[in-house]
Amino acid sequence: MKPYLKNYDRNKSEHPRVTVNIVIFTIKDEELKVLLVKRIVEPYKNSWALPGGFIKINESLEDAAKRELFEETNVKNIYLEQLYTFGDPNRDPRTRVIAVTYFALIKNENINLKAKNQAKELQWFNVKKLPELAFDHKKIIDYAVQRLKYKLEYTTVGFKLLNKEFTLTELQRVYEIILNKKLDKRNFRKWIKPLVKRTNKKVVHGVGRPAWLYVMKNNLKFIWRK
Amino acid sequence: MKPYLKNYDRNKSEHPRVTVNIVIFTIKDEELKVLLVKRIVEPYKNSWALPGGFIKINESLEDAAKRELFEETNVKNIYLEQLYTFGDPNRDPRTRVIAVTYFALIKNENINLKAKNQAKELQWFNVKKLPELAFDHKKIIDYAVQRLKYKLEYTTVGFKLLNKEFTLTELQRVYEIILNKKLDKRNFRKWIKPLVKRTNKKVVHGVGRPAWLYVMKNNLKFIWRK
DNA sequence: TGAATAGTGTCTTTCAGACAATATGCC
DNA sequence: GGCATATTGTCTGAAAGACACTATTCA
Repeated sequence: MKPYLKNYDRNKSEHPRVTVNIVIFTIKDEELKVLLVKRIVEPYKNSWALPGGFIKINESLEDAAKRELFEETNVKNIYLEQLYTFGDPNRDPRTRVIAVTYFALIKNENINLKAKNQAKELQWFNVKKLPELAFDHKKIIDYAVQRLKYKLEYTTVGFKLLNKEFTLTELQRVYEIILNKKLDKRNFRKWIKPLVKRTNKKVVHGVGRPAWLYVMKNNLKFIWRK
Repeated sequence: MKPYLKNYDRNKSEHPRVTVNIVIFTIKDEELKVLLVKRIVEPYKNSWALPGGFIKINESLEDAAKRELFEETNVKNIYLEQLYTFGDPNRDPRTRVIAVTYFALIKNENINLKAKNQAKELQWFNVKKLPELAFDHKKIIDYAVQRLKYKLEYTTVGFKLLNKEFTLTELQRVYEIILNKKLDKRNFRKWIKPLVKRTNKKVVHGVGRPAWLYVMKNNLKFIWRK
């Protein structure tokens, strides 16, 4: 028996324990990235894992997710959605742990990592180039990516990854990066135009024609395509 | 303090407890119905509730759902899908209980209730005419109905409520009952035809022209419409 | 004026929705 | 032949997809 297991006896604890884990996505350097924490204790010491922790006894699941999120990223008020609950009896070698997972979308420039995390090692990873992951966290991330791709097509989640004001090129890049395919510029604009409103501001990138800034229409429903 | 609460101290139990609850749907008497159990103990004694119970320490969530399902309906091998996890700290007045919920679809004629349930009172209820429900089970059922409606349009869940062989009229009724609206017969058939294969059998209802029996195409993916 | 990026319209195909007449089997 | 139910096709409008040129700014 591994030494870190000697304090755990699966049959001793009558009830399972419950964690909340969050798949936090952002787009950075033209890639879809997920935030991981390096584990400093066994099991899976030195592996990367999803942020998360045990739920407190008087805290709702969503509050727990928000708390974890804030602890890692120092950001509040971001998009958060329950993903799935993973409960395989052997997913944690110590004892029975059920993981209620969430996914979150965060704007790159809001991020101020480590403000509160001097101790923990935190890092963004391209979802296509993940390191060795602890527990079943690889499966969780894959599931979250799938959900994100899916929701992109009929909800407004895509906007959650951008600032309030954005150019249509930026928005198209969000879609292309997540869906992992090139889109036709004219068709994309035709499709997305009903959701956005042009401001009277332009942004200059130094070279090329300046782009108009757009905002999301304010009376837009979250699910907006049948 | 209510008498049934005196054995519970919220702050004493460090960990939450975890139940699995199942929303079991069927179509019967031209209505979408859900299976409920009458509670014989406090809290919510004599209210109706979703089948379910505490998870066993070495059982996966899905196995727990299957076990509950079999205990109530005596049926195995039916469609089962994880729905959502409800974890409000006060959803159960005794102590912190997190409910991992599932939804199941069952063919009416497979049902043999009470074979194993002499003691419990079990009943099918029209989802539009639900009785007073225990805990937050009303919310759970509403959520499940929503999910079912939604999935009907782009997956093959609709077929899970019918026998292997069915008529197109029966299939259309399933859609109409769940979506709660009348559909055009010709448009429905145009839409559904790519998913089904006609057998060489007919069924006679005693009056009117006999209908062909169809089966689901066998290489059909579960998600089949983008 | 050349390089770089932003912005725009037409045609074709596909799919959804409206709509009614004919076919089959039983009595 | 009358009744009850099953089966089938066309037209129209909307949306998706293929496709290429012009506009604006800076160096």
